[in-house]
Amino acid sequence: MKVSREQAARNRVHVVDVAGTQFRKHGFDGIGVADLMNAAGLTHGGFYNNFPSKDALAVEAVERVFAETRDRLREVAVGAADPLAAIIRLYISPEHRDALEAGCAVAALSQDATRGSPELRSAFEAGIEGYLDLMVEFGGVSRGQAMAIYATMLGALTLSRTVVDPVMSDEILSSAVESLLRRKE
Amino acid sequence: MKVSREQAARNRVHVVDVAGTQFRKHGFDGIGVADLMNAAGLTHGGFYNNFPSKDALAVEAVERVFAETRDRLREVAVGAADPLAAIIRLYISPEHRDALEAGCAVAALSQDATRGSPELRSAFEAGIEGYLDLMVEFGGVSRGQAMAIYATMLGALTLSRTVVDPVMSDEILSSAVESLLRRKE
DNA sequence: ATTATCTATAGATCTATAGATAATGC
DNA sequence: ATTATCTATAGATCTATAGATAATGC
Repeated sequence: MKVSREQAARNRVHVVDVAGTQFRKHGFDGIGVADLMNAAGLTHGGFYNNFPSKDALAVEAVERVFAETRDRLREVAVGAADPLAAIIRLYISPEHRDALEAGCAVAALSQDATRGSPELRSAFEAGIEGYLDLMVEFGGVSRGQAMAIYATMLGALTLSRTVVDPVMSDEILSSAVESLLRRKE
Repeated sequence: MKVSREQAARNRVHVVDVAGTQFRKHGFDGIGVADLMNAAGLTHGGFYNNFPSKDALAVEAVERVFAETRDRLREVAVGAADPLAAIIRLYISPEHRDALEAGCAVAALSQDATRGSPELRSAFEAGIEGYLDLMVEFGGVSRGQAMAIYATMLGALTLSRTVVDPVMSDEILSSAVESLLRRKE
């Protein structure tokens, strides 16, 4: 052993964390195992002692990213006078738009996940269910309403990241927030 | 010349059409130039006489797909008593969800386009502008309202394609349609 | 003669594996 | 002795190019 078992376990956790960031930044197909391991400070040969395949790593990375995002959304909801508005404003924000590699896994990777393995798609489905549960629990809306609201949040963030014009990008975000907050009255 | 100039021109058009379908189906990185040319009935060596790069083909393919989608949306809008509702129902439908390779370029490829070349992103921005113009012209809504409505349409379709459970997928679509049509009252 | 298309290949990737190395844990 | 990590590489891709081929258009 080049490192202790404890260090090896830490290394594994670190690889999953790095993968979560790199996959969001470059897409599932935009970063290779060798570059991922290199970014984690390890050589790529050691990868297959910890993960059966690149896809298995992708599933673990997505699950961890969802857990982190859910925690952050819950935090802002718990401390807010209007929890649903707080969630909407956090998600549909210039900061989230500009933090592709640290943001929501759905907004970064869901279109690729559509073409991915059943295991990967299941991880996304579970993550989306988690978002909906949170909105129902703290937002005081039905599951169907939560679906429509989250669809708007996801679409607005995706559009704002795709267009080149920064004015148009900001306009997409503010229009979506305004539409969602007004609809509650 | 193995073929006449007219046939060569038709071949070029055909390659762009095939690319539009194959890119939507497999993603920009999920299909190679050789396989694309093979799907078009040509060998991959001839590709670079017609296109300077794979990315240039992607830009042309996206532009053509947007033109086709915009035409179809205009058609249903022109013939409808409620043009905006007709656009919404056509876009947020199980048929559109199940036709990834023939559907909207934004729903199939925009998250990848975010990581793409400025030329590719500009093609998407122009296509999105076209959608918004159509909704403003036929739907009787402001540009900002069109942005929020299209965000919901895009998000709902993306989510419905990502989840595995068909019941949940249908529920996402129907919830989004219901939310958009009710909001007009 | 021109040129659209072809075959063949260069050079750079990619995922995954085989076997060597070396430090931990018994 | 066990095993986490390493080096090295197999085999399959990928984009792009070079040069041959062969039919059109002059």
